Amino acid sequence: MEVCMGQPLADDLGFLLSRASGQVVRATNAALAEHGLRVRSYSVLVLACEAADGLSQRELATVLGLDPSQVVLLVDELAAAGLVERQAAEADRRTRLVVPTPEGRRVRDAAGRAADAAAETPLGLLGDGERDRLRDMLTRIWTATG
Amino acid sequence: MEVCMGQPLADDLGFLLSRASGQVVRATNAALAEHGLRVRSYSVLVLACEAADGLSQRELATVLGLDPSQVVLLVDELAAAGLVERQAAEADRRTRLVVPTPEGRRVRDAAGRAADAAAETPLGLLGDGERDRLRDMLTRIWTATG
DNA sequence: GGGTATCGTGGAGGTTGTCAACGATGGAGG
DNA sequence: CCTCCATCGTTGACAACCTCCACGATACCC
Repeated sequence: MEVCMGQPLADDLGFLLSRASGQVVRATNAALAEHGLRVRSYSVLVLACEAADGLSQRELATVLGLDPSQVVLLVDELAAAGLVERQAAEADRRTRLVVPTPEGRRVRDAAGRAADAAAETPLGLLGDGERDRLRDMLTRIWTATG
Repeated sequence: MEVCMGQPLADDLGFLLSRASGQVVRATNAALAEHGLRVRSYSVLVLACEAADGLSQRELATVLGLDPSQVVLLVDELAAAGLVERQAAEADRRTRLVVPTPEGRRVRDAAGRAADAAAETPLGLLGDGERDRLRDMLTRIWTATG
């Protein structure tokens, strides 16, 4: 009887990763709802805010790990809410830079505080040093594939 | 100018978690495809294999962090493929225990090897000690909410 | 200039997440 | 015994998400 000897599911990093991720995303989505955002659109808004000259949708897709066609819808949604604008890029007229409106920056700040507070529930048992190491590991997982 | 001062998105644990999770899930799904499974159904199969007397679908949903209605479809799929069976529980006739077939155990082993190998690509940069700490942290994130 | 590549966009099809019901069963209390 | 309430599995509906492909517009290379 040597069948079925694999590691238990509770030791599988892929499984633990997606279960924990779902947990945090759920909590964050609930907190962002009152600001009219979800994790996805919030991420786009944050990235637009932290880039000095705006970001092309291609760059957004790459950083977020999403298909470019999804970014279109997210930017559409944010633009309809008046939080970002699509600006023509001078250098390359194919690309459209996503830049936040003043209102977008305000919402980003308020939503950011709500999101951080909400994520504290699932992440509360982690110390500062642990968070740093977790950040480092997750970043390396991301870069391992390209 | 104190607007837009939140942490960069690359430091947000929730974001890093879901991006890394997506990466691993993508790689694992690709590897499981040749066995006719995806991450979800594979997880159910593994849990059914490691429980001595089978698991109720309720327990499956709790452990996986899924809605019970999703478990129904996953078990349907696995049962249609002949990998698990629904057994009546003697103690409580409401519950239906999910138990693997011999074929299910064989597939679970083969698929497990493929999944582990595939996950090695995104997780390759992590040492053994790091994996242990990552497991510990992800498990605590899960238990932090109940 | 002409061929090739990239950017944004749209659409199709399948998967997942969320929620509200329903029948069937179990359990507690009168 | 009977009634009220909780739980389990199941179904259905709907939104969100993922994946892939194709197109027009623009850029780059030669």
